[in-house]
Amino acid sequence: MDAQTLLDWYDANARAMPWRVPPVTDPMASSSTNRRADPYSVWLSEVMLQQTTVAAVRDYFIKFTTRWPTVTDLAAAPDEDVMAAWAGLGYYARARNLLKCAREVTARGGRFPDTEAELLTLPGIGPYTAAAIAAIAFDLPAVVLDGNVERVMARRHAVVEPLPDSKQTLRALAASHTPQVRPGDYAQAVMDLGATICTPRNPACGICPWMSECEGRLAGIATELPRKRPKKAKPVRHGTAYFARRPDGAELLETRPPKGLLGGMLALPSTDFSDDPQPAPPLEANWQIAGEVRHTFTHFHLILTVAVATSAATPERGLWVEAANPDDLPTVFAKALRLARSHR
DNA sequence: GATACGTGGAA
DNA sequence: TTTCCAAGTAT
Repeated sequence: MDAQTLLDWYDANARAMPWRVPPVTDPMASSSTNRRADPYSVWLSEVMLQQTTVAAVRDYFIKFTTRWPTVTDLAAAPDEDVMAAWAGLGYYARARNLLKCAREVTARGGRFPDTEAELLTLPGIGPYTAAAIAAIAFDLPAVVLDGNVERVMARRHAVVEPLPDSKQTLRALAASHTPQVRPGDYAQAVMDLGATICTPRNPACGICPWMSECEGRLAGIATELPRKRPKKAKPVRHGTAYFARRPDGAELLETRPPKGLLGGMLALPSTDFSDDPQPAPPLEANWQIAGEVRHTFTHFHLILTVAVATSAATPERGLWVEAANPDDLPTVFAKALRLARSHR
């Protein structure tokens, strides 16, 4: 059976990860002794892994589980602590939804639901994450369909229709492979395959456990699958960030509005990011230009001018803080803060 | 269905 | 330097 081939490969090649329980390869061990990762670890890791690499997630996962060992601990954390801990990982709506979800689960008794349908109702849990938690934490035969599985299925069955049009076709193919036995390990196996062998560029077809049945490889088109619609060009936008320092050394920061770009994150007061940003200094001062920061977001390039000033004036917005930690800010503002501090 | 939403590493 | 892209979700 196809799935068994992947499970055998996974048993021999599963990568160690802080949130993962290694597969039980002892043939005497029954499924009842096959330990599962706890739902909190699975949920937290899967949310962090949304559009994010394993390498980037690892240290954040350890930081979060050390500081907040259970979903109830996380639910009790102040918003600003969680947002600061998430700083640098990106897609900050995930952190806002993480807290909402932790608080909902805690209000329901502190246990994650064990069905896809119930998981899907929680904030920040979409079709992929609901299936992943059902499979990995509860060993249910949910159809896990992420970018890895889409790529593996497109190649395995030589699907030439471009994404996202082919999404439902790929989902049906993924469902056709999902086994009733060890579905949780299978889900991780097929994603590991995509991450390590069936990679976007230069796939290692020669050592692939599905080498002999891969229609894409047999047709010589595996590497060019899955096809995707061309992406739009990113426009360049501009803005100014203001770094105000008080004579006693305090620095002026502000929390951004709760929605939209970098929503809810600690930041330097700044203009909007647009073609023609309007000046918006948080206080009257002799502003000087420290330099520029260039940063690329998902859908635009930003050229951010960094202005600095020393003043004891009362700001129109923001909050004086004694010692801001750049690592508590989104990367673009961490860059701006470091540049501003280096300006004499 | 289209768009908004981060970041850093690889080629 | 530029482009691509990684275990997606919300609206």
